This record gives sequence, C-alpha cells and structure tokens, in this order.
Amino acid sequence: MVRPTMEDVAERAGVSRALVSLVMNNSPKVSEVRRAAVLRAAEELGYQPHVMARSLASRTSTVLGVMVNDLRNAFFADVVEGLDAAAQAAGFDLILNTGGRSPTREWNALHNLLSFRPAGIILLSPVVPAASIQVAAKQCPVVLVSRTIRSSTVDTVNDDGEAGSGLAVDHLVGLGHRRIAHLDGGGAAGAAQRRRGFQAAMRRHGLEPIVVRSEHTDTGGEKSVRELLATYSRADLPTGLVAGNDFNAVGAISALEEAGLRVPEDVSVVGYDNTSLAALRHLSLTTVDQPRTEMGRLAFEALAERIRGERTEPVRHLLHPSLVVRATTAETTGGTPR
Amino acid sequence: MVRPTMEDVAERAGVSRALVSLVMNNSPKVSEVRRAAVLRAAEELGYQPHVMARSLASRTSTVLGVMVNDLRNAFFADVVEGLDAAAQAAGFDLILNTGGRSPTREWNALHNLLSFRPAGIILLSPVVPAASIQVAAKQCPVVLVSRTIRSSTVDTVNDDGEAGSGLAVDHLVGLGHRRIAHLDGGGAAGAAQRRRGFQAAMRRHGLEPIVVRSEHTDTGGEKSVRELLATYSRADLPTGLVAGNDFNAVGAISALEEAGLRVPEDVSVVGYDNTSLAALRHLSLTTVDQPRTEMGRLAFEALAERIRGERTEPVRHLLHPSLVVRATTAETTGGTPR
DNA sequence: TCTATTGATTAGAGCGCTCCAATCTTGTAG
DNA sequence: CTACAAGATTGGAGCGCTCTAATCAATAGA
Repeated sequence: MVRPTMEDVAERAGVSRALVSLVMNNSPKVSEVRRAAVLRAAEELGYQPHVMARSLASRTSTVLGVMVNDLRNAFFADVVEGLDAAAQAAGFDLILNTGGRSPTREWNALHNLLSFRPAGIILLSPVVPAASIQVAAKQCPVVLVSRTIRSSTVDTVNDDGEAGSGLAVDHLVGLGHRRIAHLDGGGAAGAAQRRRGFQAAMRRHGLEPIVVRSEHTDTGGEKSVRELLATYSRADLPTGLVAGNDFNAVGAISALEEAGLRVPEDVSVVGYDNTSLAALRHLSLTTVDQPRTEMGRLAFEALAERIRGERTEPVRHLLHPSLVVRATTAETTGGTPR
Repeated sequence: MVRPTMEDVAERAGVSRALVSLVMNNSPKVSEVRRAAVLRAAEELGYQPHVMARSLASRTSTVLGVMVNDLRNAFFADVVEGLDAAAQAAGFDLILNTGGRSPTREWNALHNLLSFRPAGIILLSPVVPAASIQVAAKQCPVVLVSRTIRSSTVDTVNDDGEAGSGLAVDHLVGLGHRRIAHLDGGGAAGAAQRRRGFQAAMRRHGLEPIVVRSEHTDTGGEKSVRELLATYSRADLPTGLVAGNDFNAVGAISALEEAGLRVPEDVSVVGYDNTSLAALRHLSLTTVDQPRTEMGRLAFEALAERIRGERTEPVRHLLHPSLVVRATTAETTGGTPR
C-alpha cells in the first residue's frame, strides 16, 4: 500500500524532483526528451501525484466543500449531480457531507468542510443562522442554494418560486378557471414564495386567491382537499388546484378521485418540482419544473468566478422555472363540476 | 482569507508548536494549565487544524472516497446518507464523485479519488471492469455496493435480490395465486438475481415461472403488460405480477387499468425497491424493501475494519430484504379474472 | 575568442503538521 | 542532599509536493 513518490520517479528517470514536478504540471519549459523519460518512469512505477501534498505546497486547493441537508430529497441530489459535473470538468473535487436539517449538526459539518481549506463552499438549503455562514464566508467563497442571505460576500442561487406558481395560475386561468386554490406548504423550504406568487398572480387576473394550509406531503394534500370538500358546495368548489409540490398534488388527486371527482375533467391540478413521480404516465402530472442540474452548474460557476478572483460583488441567481403541461389540467367545464 | 497556523497559536500561548499539536490531538500528557492556555489561544485566533497538512504529516487519512454512479437514483442517495452518517460519527470525511455509468468516466473518477490517498474507497454499483477495481484495491481497502467480484481483497455489500423476489412469490402464492409472471429488468443492476430468485421460488412451489422481458421503467412495465394481454386469454392471464422494480410496477398497473382490469381485485402487483413512490397512498404499492441506509452503514463498517487492520479476509454482506404489504396485492378470485 | 542571451535543469526552502528523541521539571526515595 | 524516575515540554527532521532563484548548457552576436 506504499505508493511511489515524486522522488522515486525522479530517480528512475534520472532527473531532479523539480523537473518531475514541472512535467506533472505540464509546464512548457521542459525538453521533449526529458518529458518523455519522466512520463515513462511515472507510468512504470504507477506514480500519481498526491493531491493533498500538492495542495499544501502550492497553497491552493482543488477541493470544494458541499453541505447537503438531505440527499434523499431528489431536488438536492439533482443539484449535486449538476455541481459534480461542472466541478469535475474544471478539475475540482467535491467533499460532501450532510447536515440533517439540524443547525448543530450542520455547523459541525460546515466546520469539517472548512478544515480542508477548500477553494470554496456550497451550502444546499442550510438551516444554520446567517452569522455562521458569514464566518465561513470569511475563510473562502461561499455559495448558497435555495436560501437567501443579506451579505455582500455570499452568492446565492435560487429558483423563482413566485414566478413558478405564477406560471401555474396563468395556465389555469388560460384554461378558463376562475376559482383556484393553493395548497400551501406551510414552513417548508420555498413554500412562502410559492404562496406569494400564487396570490400575486391571482390578483393580477382580478381573481380572489384561496389559500388552504397544507404540507409538502401526499397525506397533507389529501387532508387539504377533504377540507375544501367540506367547506365548499360542489358548485362552488375550486376548479383548479395549485399544489405546494408534486407529492402534495398526488395526495390531492387521490382525495378528489375518492370523492368521485375526476381529474382533470372536474378539477385541474398542478404540481411543483417535476419530480420523477410527475413524469410517470400513470400520473402524468402537470407541474412546475425548476432547472435543478442547471442550478448546480450555476452554483459552481459563481464559486469559480470568486476563486479566480474575477468578481467581488455578490451575484443573486434567480432561475426561471417552466411549466410542464401533462394530463392533470384541462379546460374547465364552466365552473360547475359534475 | 489567510488562516492562523499552529505556529501562531504556539506563539500566542507561549508554548512550542509540538505542545499545540499534542493539545489538538488531546494527548493525556499535557498539563491542565498548558492545555487551557493553548485552547484559549486557539479560540481567540479562530484556529482550526489543517486536515490536509495533518494527513500528510501523520501518513494517515481521514478521507473516504465514494464513487456513485447516479445520485439521482434514490437507492444510491439513501446508501450515501447511511454512509455519511456512519463516517461522520467515526471522524471520516467523504469525498464524492459520480461516474455517470460510463466505464471511462468512472475510471477517471476512481483515479481522482485515489489521488487523495484515501483511507478507503466505496464504489456504488460500479461498471468498470474487475481489473480496475483490483488496481484500486492495491492502494487502499475497497468496498463494493451492489456489485459482486471475485477478489480476496475487496469486500461487498449487496441486497439479496434472489430472496427478495422469493418473498414476493411466497406472498402471492400465499394469497392463492398460481399463475404468476415476472417482468424482468433485462440488463439493469440486480435484475438477473431478481429473475433467478423468481424462478427458483416458483419451482419451489411447483409452479411454472413465466418471465416477460421488460425494463426498469414505467413505460417498460406498460409495454410488457400489453404483451401479456396480447398473449394470454383473459382466463389464462397471470393473476400475479412480480415487477422488476417500482417504476416498472406502476407502468404495469397503468396498462392493466387501461385494459379494464382492476388492481388488486383482478391482478395483484408487487414492486421492488420500496421507493417513495410506493409509499404514496395514491398507489400504495406492495413492494420489496432493501435496507438501504443499513447498506451504507455496513459498507463503512467493512471499510473501517480493514482500515483498523482488524480483518484481512474478505466479507460478503448479503442483506435480507423484507416485504412491505400495501394495497396492490390481494387474494385471487380463483384464477379467472372478470 | 569572449560575453550575452535564452532555454533547460536543479538546489533548497517551505507549506502546516506529526512524532521521535532529547531535554527540562518536579517529586521522591535513599 | 543527591540520584533518579516519571511527567511535561521542546527541537528538529520529515511527510510529498511547489516555487523561486541559482546554475548550467548551448547558441548567437561582437
């Protein structure tokens, strides 16, 4: 398990260690003869530069720290994929840990990342206080995904949740719907923006926004729809539903069908997130898509700019979502379901 | 962005650098007075040990390399979660990259991990040839998840796919089903074992195994069911379906319902993987669950044992899946749907 | 023929830390 | 009061690499 060092390669190739270093960093000022000799010696010994030693000596880092709150959440997994692709292409490596939605664990995780002296750090939807993020930002560039902050040294990448629910409302109104309800995600990440966007869009169309408290889960969706059914007469029931997310939408659909209402004939439902769920032909859910992989790429890009010293003012990326129209929305029959 | 070093702390505390080192590694042979002084100085300066320098000097590593093929696959995301939890608890850090299901990209990723001189490496369902894995295994302990290999230096963690489809068959047979078909995942990871398990279980029950070529996607499931419907008369149609995975099962259900068959009254369907999908009340899919987080933990454990030098013989973990019975399976009406 | 000049190569210090061996303090037994 | 052991502290070499400045070789200009 003991691996050859630069010294070994130098000896075998009959050159100095410094020359090997130059070759490994493919410096132009090495004669072809020597370069070939070094490369061959390295090949024969199975030599591979020691990233940590290199990092220490050069006082630079090729490591990017990534803190994810919950990898199980497909949203973050997608962002990390985008991040990794961009980072790998640029020669950076990701060191990743999870914070488990607990500020304490998250702070430990952040500390851990910092002890690697990374070139930069990316926090996905962190729950630590802003002050902690500022501390980190003093050590290296920091980019936040799915979280905002008032800081001139931290960049952020967010999806425009307000615009997203706006798209959903526009779509429904375009199909003739007038009574539209939003199933609100409560305290979940991004829920507040989605609600605001819904309300603003409704008012823009001169309609009265109906907001029902819900949760970003399928059972939450079911419960809220049952509430709606209990509150409104069939004739007054909203004909369009803008769910907090896809899971919520699926629950809502279940409850509607259970009550004998057909989707989309009687009620149209729009989800949010475009999870793999929504794409299933079985559900074929109309939903709002956020460019997740792109968000990862942009987060890396923002970091890279800071690392290269190209930019010092903060950048706030607000990505535009798009609507994926599938089979759960249709023209309203005129307002009277049944 | 320039951070204090051990030297700075030593100076401020009025002690030698070596003493600071001892304190940082909380050695017992430091007087309380000095320890307190050092700790205070470190606190005041915001000192934090440099992991890479430490690693270089001590010739040990606290880094674990993780190669994931596809983070989007919830299965791997779960395994990584389990891995991270165990690693974090033991003071290890994860450096992660993705291989994108391409042997070349994967080999590069692996190379990259190795250049960190990690304490160990975990490969999640790698597609590189066994020889490449052997190369890596010469440099540090390697654990494979969802992949087998004939090697005495590499440990593996797999779910027992044969047992899993066995559970599904037993369940259906227990409900009175006799004509049961398997929707085979083809070349997908683990598909072969699931098929073998299905066939073995059927024979054990004295039944003729029906295997339909399919894919691990919902459209694959739809297509295969349509094929079944075209091949068999309604009276001879299998009453039980063991799908290759959950997505496949959902597609199968769609096609069945489209053809006017009810699930589970006419046909029972069992999925595989227990994805978040299956748990949705809307679907409520009976499925086979693999202890994914546990697999991550075990992978770490296997690595840790090798790292600590406690074990040199290979270990082959074969985790037992369990059946999660939900609403897509029921007693058969006697063999004649409709 | 001798000195610039350019390009190729190398010695050596140092990155921030660990760890061994050596040194310095005490406390205690003789 | 001395000798010595045990405990606390420190100097310094070295981990594998980079990078600057110095050295060396070869060619060109005068």
